[in-house]
Amino acid sequence: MTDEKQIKLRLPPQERKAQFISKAIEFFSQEGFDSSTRQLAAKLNVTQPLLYRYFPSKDDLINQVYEAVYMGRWDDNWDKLLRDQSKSLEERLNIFYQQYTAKVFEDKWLRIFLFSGLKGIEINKRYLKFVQENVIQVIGDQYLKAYKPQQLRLTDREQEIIWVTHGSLIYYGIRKHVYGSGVYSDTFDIIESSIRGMLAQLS
Amino acid sequence: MTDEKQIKLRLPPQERKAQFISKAIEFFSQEGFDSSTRQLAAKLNVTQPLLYRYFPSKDDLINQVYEAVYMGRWDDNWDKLLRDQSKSLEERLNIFYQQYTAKVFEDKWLRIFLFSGLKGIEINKRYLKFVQENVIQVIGDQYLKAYKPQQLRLTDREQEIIWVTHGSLIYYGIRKHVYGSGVYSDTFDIIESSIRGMLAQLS
DNA sequence: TGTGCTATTTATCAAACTATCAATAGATAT
DNA sequence: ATATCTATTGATAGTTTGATAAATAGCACA
Repeated sequence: MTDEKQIKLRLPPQERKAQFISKAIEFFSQEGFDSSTRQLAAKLNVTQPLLYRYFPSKDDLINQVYEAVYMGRWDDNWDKLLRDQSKSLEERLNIFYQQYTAKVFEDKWLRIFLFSGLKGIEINKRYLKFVQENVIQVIGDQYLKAYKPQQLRLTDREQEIIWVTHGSLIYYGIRKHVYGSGVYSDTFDIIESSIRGMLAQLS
Repeated sequence: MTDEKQIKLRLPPQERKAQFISKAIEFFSQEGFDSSTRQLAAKLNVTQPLLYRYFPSKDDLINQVYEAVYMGRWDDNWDKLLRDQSKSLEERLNIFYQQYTAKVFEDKWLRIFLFSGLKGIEINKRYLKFVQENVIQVIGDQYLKAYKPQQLRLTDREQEIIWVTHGSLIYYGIRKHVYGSGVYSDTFDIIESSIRGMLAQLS
């Protein structure tokens, strides 16, 4: 109940557009992308045609929502963290996944990720490729470096084990934040356990 | 290109209804439940009002699709299998998940599961509860019996580890069949590895 | 062969949707 | 205060949607 009545009726365009995208993320993540622009406008306390002042079409608005959601999930420090030889691999992975899940386990993100994945939209594939290259592959490299220095390339099976572990944490988030299942709530503990399980499977 | 022109223009009601539901599963799983009844009718080579001869409303049709999809996924032998003391727990779990994923990894099922999950629909929650009671809890009981006979109840953490392993396999299926990711394709191998990882985490 | 039953289609409605455009009103500068 | 600019609204066109009712046509049986 933030009962702040709209103090300004008029907003500068840049600010208004940002507000639209921000609320649209919230709205579409809850209602799905087939919901109407009228409902969205109502949620924004604004008339529906005003949306078309800022976005040429509903599709365009949706694409900007995608972009905004998919971007800004990646912390550039994570690459350094994953490669930081001063910590054990297990420690690095625990820290990384604790931070990564914290960013990704907002229901907004998970729901939009699922919606867009079901639509087979290009940005979703791009994101999966990004994860492959910047998470899975990096972890794989670090695993080889730490545990199998003589082995040149990660096997497909080893890579898949990393993916499955990654996926298990995502699915944990889906159960918790999308399905609203009662879930053992010590996320850090679950991460730690999953990482230990992964390393056990790999060796 | 199965070029069989419709031999019969008219079908007996029972047969027609079954055909509608079957195609509707396929259609909605691909296009989502917000797609139009007109498109569905087109796919059935039938006019759209005919659907309303068999289903009082679109919602009713969708519910029948849900029922048809969610039912028939469970093999009654699985309960016996999971409890079969003549095999090791690991062996039982490998056999169970090999069979379970075979049934559940049809893209129809996974997609409809995800669509309905995002809508927060009651049948989805019912299904999760069913899995909780007939899979997770049973595995937990068997784990205690086999590994910790002195322990009375499964801890929340132990239960969550089972859930996360279960979820990791579901997510593997999502990546493979929904996202169409290139995936290490020896599903049996991945199941085996995940089960081993789970048991390692539990002990 | 023709008669009756009903599966299917044609025609159509009302509501809701995306999108457009002219009219209005809040803010800024003089 | 007045004028100017433009963010916002009101009105509305054109499409698509779920749903209904009357007209049509396939099939079984006499």
